[in-house]
Amino acid sequence: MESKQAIQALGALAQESRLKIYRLLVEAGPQGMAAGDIGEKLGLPPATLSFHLAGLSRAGLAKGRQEGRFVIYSADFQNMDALVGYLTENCCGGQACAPAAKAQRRR
Amino acid sequence: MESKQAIQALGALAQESRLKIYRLLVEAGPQGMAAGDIGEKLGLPPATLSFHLAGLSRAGLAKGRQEGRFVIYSADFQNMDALVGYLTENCCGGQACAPAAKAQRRR
DNA sequence: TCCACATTTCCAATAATATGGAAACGTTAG
DNA sequence: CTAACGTTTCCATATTATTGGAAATGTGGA
Repeated sequence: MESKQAIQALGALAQESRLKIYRLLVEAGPQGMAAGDIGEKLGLPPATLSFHLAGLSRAGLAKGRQEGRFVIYSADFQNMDALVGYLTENCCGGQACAPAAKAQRRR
Repeated sequence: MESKQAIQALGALAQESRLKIYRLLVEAGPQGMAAGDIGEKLGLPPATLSFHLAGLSRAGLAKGRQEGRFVIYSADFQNMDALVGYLTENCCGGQACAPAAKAQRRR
């Protein structure tokens, strides 16, 4: 992952509505959720919701697929993994250390 | 972790200079790095650097300790862990699914 | 004490982002 | 074809973040 992508993804999540949307999508899993349902659940007007969904999509954290009259959004788990990896890259200069050991256990 | 904290942490990282600083600190490990060295390495003027370091500190991602005339900054690995946990909470509604299995392997 | 150095605070200009109403667009059912 | 529905685009407004020079603050050495 490159710096620009990471910044875009982090920026996308650094906003109340988008963070709520993302977490809702994580909870929904690969099955996803219709845009309208998200808006209703979070009390967001259509224009605002669309704006934020577009942000999450541009950041690669969510993607929408058309299904009939609905657009179903779901979280992109792969990209989140890449993001987390980017944030802990080269931890402690690659030497053995507490954080590195912890990161090791994670993988 | 609460929504507000997460947003602050994500927002702190969603900026080129701060992301660079944070990754530098991750690489430096618990030993940390003097503010001046960070500024020199990244080519940031003092005021700008201080502004960004304050942002990372407020977000709980870095902390500074006075050491002689220097202020040494280091990454807060614990808070980053909490943040990652927050982002993947209740994945797929707690049911077994691909992302959940992956997350399981991580812990 | 006084000076040199490291870092922070103050401040004003500039830039980027969020909000939501109204209108446009695409899709399906009748 | 037409109407109804879901979603997006357009747009103006409001809010928040970023930048860096200059001055203030803190710290240790001479």
